[in-house]
Amino acid sequence: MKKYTIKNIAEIAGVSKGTVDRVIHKRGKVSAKSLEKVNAVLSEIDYQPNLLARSLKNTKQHHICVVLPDYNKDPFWLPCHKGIKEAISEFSPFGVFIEPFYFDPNDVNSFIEINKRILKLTPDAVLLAPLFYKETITIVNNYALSNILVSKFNNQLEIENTKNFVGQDLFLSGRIAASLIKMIVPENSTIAILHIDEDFNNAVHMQEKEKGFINYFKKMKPSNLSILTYNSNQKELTSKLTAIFKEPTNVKAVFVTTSKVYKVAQFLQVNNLKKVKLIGYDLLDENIQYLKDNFIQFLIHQNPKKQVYLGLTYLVEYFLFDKEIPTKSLLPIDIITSENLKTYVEN
Amino acid sequence: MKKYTIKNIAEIAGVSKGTVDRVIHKRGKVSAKSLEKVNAVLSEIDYQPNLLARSLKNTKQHHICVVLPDYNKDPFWLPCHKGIKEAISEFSPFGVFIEPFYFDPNDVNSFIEINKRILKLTPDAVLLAPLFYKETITIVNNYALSNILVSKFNNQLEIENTKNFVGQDLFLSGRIAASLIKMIVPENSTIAILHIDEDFNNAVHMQEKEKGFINYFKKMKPSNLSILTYNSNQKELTSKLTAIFKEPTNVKAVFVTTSKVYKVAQFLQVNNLKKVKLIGYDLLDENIQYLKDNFIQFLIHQNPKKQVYLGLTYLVEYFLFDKEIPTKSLLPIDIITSENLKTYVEN
DNA sequence: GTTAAAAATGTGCTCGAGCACAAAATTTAT
DNA sequence: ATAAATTTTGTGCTCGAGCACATTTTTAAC
Repeated sequence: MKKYTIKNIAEIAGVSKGTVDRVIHKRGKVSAKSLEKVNAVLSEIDYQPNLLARSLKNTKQHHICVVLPDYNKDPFWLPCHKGIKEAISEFSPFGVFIEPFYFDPNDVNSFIEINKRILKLTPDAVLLAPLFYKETITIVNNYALSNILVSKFNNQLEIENTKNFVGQDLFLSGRIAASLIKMIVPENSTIAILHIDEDFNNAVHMQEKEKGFINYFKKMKPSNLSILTYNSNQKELTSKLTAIFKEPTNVKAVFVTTSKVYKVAQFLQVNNLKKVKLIGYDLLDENIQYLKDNFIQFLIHQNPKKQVYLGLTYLVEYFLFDKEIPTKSLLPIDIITSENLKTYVEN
Repeated sequence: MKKYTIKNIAEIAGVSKGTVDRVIHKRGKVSAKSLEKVNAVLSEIDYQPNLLARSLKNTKQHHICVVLPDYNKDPFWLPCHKGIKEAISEFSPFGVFIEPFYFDPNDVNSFIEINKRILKLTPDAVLLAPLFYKETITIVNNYALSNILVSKFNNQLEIENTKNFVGQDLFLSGRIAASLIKMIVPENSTIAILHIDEDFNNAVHMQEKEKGFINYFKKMKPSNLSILTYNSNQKELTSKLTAIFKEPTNVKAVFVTTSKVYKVAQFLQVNNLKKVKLIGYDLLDENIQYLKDNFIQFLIHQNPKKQVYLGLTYLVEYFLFDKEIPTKSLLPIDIITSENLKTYVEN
């Protein structure tokens, strides 16, 4: 499997490498005779340009900005921070400069401000977690005007002028939660869906999951399970939970639509409700502990770290090697139990 | 975040790029004065050599051979074939030539023969699925003598002179199977472990899984479940299964230690044993169908495709960019149900 | 102080693709 | 037929690291 270079091809075809180059890139200015000679050689061999040489030539620094919530405000984003750090050390030897920007998830203005700042930096691309729908539209359009590429991760908002999305199918993830609960809960049970919304940005997220969850049971023929939906903010959570479990409805399982599931686990522990099954999202340290202690049965892994890392990889390979960026890239929805947990957590 | 080149550093330090090069690579032949000047600059800035330029220089073709069982003999290996094809088109533009070799898993000699052939080709590295322990030792030593790098995947045999291993923790995977069965089976049930061994090569594999499975229940305090272990080859499987389910032991769940779980699923379907829970390995087409039809509750995903692909990636990045190869790389053990299945299967 | 040997330093080429510009060949106009 | 315009073809430089070899400087020897 010999590797051919442009020079090789030029020699075989009996022309100069400039001509070969023009044929390959369809730049024209080639006589019919030369065109034929070169094409004859090209059809014989399988020419693949050396990508190292190609991108060495176009050796300008590429600048990519990542916009995501501050992990001090919401620990869900901590793995992303790690993923970004890994991407930085991975790609900087290739002349790619990745710069993270953190905004306050409770403050739309910080999101707007940071994007304004980035716009002035005119990077080559921006990868963002679009928490705020309306604001993102304006911002993305501004980026487009400046010819800045935009990719999204985590939140799948349908926004024009964006190149791709990396995340998960939330509806399906709700269905998966439902199917798991179905497996471990006795018949005729009552199941609670619980939205713990801190900042109301996740509203769309949580709704999709709820829809999927309910859809699963609807599609089943005679469902003898009843489902109740509750909303609570973090402050009144304890009283809300107390109310839920005092009701005669006899709730046997709770599906928490966010990573805040550990708060419910804590309540179960304090109130010694060991028989209640619990399922929620993400491998936060707190969640992991309750999973190990069996207060949580399943965690659904949204893999935020892989989301950013993959999003960045797409952009880098696009800039360096002209690879196509997929418009949508849905990650596997991993089911985590206390047993397979350690195969997903670093070290 | 400016990118510095050797030339930049040379200018700042007031020496030539040759001297900077000698300092960086500790090639000596540098005066104390120059050394100091260059080191002063290097400690100020964060120099990262441009990996594209570096590997362009060392632009020899790298040759990697992959040795694995023929997927016509055992469909388990089909995804590996796909992974190899992907790796080929991914890495060939970087001057890496990946060549697959398939042996007959039922024929030790074909394994030996193919490795002999490869030895004569003197590739730079070999990635192999070491099905046969004794034979692999000899072969690996021969490769070592010829300075050929050896990596393994799928089968974790402790063999000297090999660079790394990509696969899964089989003991843990057995435990995971056990924990899942525990969740969905009534108390006081009997559970069967079933080894369907076709060619006896997987013996170590299957034993590790059984150990893990049993270990899980041992570690639990008063286990009121009984576990029975059965062996069967494929021919006598039907009669064996008939015997198992005729026994008064009342088997409520079966753990199949290989990808042959669909054979048991088929038996359950034919004999209308819908209540028996079934768990096994791998996303073969047959298994997928029975998973969807609810004759299989869980499949554990060994991700053979990712195993080869990752193994190849390590080798390629080692050759091209001098990256270190991890000695052991254990992949996540994915739990697959009929619901999250589609997020793991292509398209 | 002169010469030889040794050490230090600098220069210039390579890798392959890509592209600007120079050179050569062909066509058109007169 | 000759000059000019146009098309085609070829040459040579760039990117950054790495290394062989040439050149310069320093040290040692007498």
